[in-house]
Amino acid sequence: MSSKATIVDVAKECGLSQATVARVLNGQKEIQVKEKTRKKVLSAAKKIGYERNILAANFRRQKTKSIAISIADLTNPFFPELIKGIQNKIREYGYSIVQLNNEWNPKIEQDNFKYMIQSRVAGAIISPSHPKADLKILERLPVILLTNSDEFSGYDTIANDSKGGMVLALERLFELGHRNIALFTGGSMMSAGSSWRLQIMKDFCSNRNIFFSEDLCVECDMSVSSLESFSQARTAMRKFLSKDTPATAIFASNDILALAALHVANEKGIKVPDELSIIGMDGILSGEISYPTLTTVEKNRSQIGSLAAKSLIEKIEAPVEWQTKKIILPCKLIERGSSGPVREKK
Amino acid sequence: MSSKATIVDVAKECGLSQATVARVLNGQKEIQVKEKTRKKVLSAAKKIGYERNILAANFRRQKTKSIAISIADLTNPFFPELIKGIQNKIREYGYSIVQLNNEWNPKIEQDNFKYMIQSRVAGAIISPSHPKADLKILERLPVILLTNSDEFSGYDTIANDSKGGMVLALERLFELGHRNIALFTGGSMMSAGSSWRLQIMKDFCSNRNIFFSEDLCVECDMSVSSLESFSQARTAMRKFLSKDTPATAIFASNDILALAALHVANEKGIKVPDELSIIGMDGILSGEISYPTLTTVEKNRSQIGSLAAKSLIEKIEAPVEWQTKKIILPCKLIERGSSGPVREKK
DNA sequence: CTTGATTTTGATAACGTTATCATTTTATTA
DNA sequence: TAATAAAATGATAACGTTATCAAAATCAAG
Repeated sequence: MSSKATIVDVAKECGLSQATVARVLNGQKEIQVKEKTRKKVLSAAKKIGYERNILAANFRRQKTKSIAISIADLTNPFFPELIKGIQNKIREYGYSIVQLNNEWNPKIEQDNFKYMIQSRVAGAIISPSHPKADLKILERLPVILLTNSDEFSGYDTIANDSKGGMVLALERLFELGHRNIALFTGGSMMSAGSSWRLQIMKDFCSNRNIFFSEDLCVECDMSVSSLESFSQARTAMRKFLSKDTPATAIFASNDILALAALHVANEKGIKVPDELSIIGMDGILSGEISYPTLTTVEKNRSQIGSLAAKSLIEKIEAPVEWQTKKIILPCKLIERGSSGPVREKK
Repeated sequence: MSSKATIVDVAKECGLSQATVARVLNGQKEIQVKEKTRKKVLSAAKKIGYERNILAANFRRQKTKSIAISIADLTNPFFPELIKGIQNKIREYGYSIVQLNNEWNPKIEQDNFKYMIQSRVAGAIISPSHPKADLKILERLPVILLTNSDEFSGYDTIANDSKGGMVLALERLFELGHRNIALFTGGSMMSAGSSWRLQIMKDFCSNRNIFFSEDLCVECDMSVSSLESFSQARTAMRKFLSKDTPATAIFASNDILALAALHVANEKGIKVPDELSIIGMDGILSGEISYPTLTTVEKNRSQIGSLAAKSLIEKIEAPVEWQTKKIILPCKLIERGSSGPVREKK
């Protein structure tokens, strides 16, 4: 017998029409059906063990209740929490997640886009693997992008205010008395280089009339695995220290960089935060359990996920006259053990 | 017009029957169709922009090319890499992933199981949220479990050899001269308590005639978020140290515990590994970037994922006379900065 | 060239639901 | 109570593919 009981069988069982049965069992709202018949149907369904055939429903409707998530690399600590946020939100609405990774490979990413279309997902949340990602195949699909790049002008996007977050960190360091702040940037593939960070730094320093030079800048490639980035950043930090820097603080554009700097500092016996303050950005777990714990500019990934999911579902369920939205969420400075007031270097 | 071109339209376009067109466009193997007609069909399809309707195909076949992954919490550092391993393997076979989390909630887990059945996923890889997880609804579905618990006797399972891995760590510590080894265990929901770890410890110590007492044991609950576990473990470690322990080494049953111990040691000025060696288990990123870096018994999650996916696909595609398999993968000891030869405490 | 075997193509019936419209029943009002 | 409106139910046609079987075309061998 297996799970073959269909809506028609239920209809036969309870002597009602298949239409009514369908209304009771799979109907959108609980409209238009008498309580008595509803009960009749329900008990008949239970009796013969009816299980809804989602495949048939999807086919008939020509749409699914799935949303696709397209990202480069799930092992990037940024994503799991984000996906968790999405997951928890869409559960409320009865959607499920199709998880698509592309390992930074544009060909795979493109295949994934095609698959989204063919499998009629209801919508997609996409973190483009590079700024020129080709999204035109998705034109009819409701999509939310996780980026603040300017490259995607016609699209709904949601991302944290990295610029504002960076200023938050710099201001705090200034407050703490730091007047020589180094800038560690990770050239993420998403941003067109990290020139805007340099610009913010320059502006910040000139506004407050404090010293800054390119010698206080370190740049690392982040479009590889977290571990590899960490290792590269460590080398960069060693080189930076060997120049006998005047810096009393480091702002790093992500936590992996910051943790690498912290690691080398520990290694060299440089006391953090007494001799050197370090602030990172992102708010990953490793920064919460490092020694000392890492002060960071947190991006609330769970919230981004949740908001992205909410926007997407709104867009899916009311696609007419949808207004393109660009959501930018503020970052939050989380002060932990790696930052403190400046002290004279001995 | 949109993507409405169907197989019938293609048939009309090229003057062949819909059956032949189907054979060319969606046929399993490239059997039974003349090269000339194949080309005719292909060009006609291209001309009118035919896109396969996967929903219709799934419906007709009453099955999908999706596999479900059911886990408790994606933010547990154990899973992303595992899923990556699955992902990379199944891509070869044209399957995609439906990601289902249950947040340790058995009710949600059960709903997810139901969804798997209703949506006719081809199979599932499941990390049961607790040892008594009710899997009977899945009886007809090809399933691989990620566990080494004895509770799931009739099922295919795959997991690391945690017991062997633990012995590996203990032996190494013994080799390094440690004779007072503490045991930090995380009572994971998956194992029926952590009594087996205690047993191994006792056996190990009595075999080598070294000291052991329950005072050298610390137990923490791990069925919460990583961060919360970390915090609890830190408290436990402080309490442990306050007893002025004779331990020169700690073996922790997972990296979060080990990192918590390491963190407190750093805090108290206990030199690791000179005064205290710490070995963890799992091989998470945080342990690779901690200070010092964490010696650990690595579970190769990517490999588990890959193997689980491979087994599952074999099972899906040849379900007849399938032999239940229990795969146990060896762990690997990765020596990093947190372990070293014993030295006299001053 | 015939016959029979084999390959290639065609006609058509599902698959189980949802959506549309028609019909019946029930409720409301004069 | 009749007339009308509203609510509840019924009958039935899709949706686009795959699978089955029948028919036609091609090939092989005598």
